[in-house]
Amino acid sequence: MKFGTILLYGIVLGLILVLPAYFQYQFMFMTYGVEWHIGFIALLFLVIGVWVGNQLWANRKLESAQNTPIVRSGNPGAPGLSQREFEVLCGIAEGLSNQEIASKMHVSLNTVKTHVANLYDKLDVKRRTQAVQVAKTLGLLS
Amino acid sequence: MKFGTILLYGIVLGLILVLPAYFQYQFMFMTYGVEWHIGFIALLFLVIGVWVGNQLWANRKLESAQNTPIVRSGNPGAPGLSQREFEVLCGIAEGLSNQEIASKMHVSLNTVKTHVANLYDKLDVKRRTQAVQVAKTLGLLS
DNA sequence: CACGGGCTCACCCAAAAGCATGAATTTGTC
DNA sequence: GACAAATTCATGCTTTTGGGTGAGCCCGTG
Repeated sequence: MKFGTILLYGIVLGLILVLPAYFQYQFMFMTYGVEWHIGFIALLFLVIGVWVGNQLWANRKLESAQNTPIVRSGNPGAPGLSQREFEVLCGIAEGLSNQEIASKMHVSLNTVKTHVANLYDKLDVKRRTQAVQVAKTLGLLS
Repeated sequence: MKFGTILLYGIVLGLILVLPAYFQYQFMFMTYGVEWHIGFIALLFLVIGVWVGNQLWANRKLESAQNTPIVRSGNPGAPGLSQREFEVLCGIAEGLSNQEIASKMHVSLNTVKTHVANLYDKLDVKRRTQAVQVAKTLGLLS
């Protein structure tokens, strides 16, 4: 997020905080009592919080969307996958189970599991679907 | 969103509104003065607002973020995926676990499992990686 | 030769995913 | 309002995945 945006938010929030504290003292505070005043402040800031939350989230979403292509162009083969690990990754991307990959590669299920585990470690993921997604953004898979 | 969730939110908000109004009068109010009290309430509800906003809009965010592909594809092969089924498909493609998808959509794990099962039936697949692969070849996902 | 990396396999355990089934609720349509 | 589709949730069960550990083999490098 840009610094100017943060500053803008800060100014808006500050104004909204200060203005009521300045004005309400003379009207609502004395007229309706402190309970209503506090309730008003609470409701006001609840709404502001919702708004701010949405603003923050929108920015985060934009950033993540922009990040994806950057990573792709920067890292061609960075994770350093070995031959077998890459073959296993391809099998995963095809939607095969570990057992099917094992049969295809003529190795045991345990071996595939080991490759898969090392693969996850290098790609820094925890699930096979995530591995596929990350591998595609890294340009490892088409 | 189910009724229980709304009720829960209401109770939490009500408690947070009432409790300070009850306790602070005896401590902070007298100790630090009304300005600090109001500031505290404002900050508290600002945070609550951010949280509530994220909870309320998370669903809509997911839909809007993932609606683009289905519009783009225009339902060619017509596997006839429902809205929710497509949303979980997007979650799967992102590499999320069923539990994470459930949290994101504000439904239970069991519900996600049901959607996933129906999804597999319609796409004629048996695993989530396969579902992603098939969905991409069908043009359902980019 | 010793060392490290890659490949292979095994075992155990926990978590996640998947399958089948039933059911309540909501929603859209006729 | 009736009906179908969609959505939600649950329960019990099996299979698949993932994590951790250990170990034997081969091969290239220092």
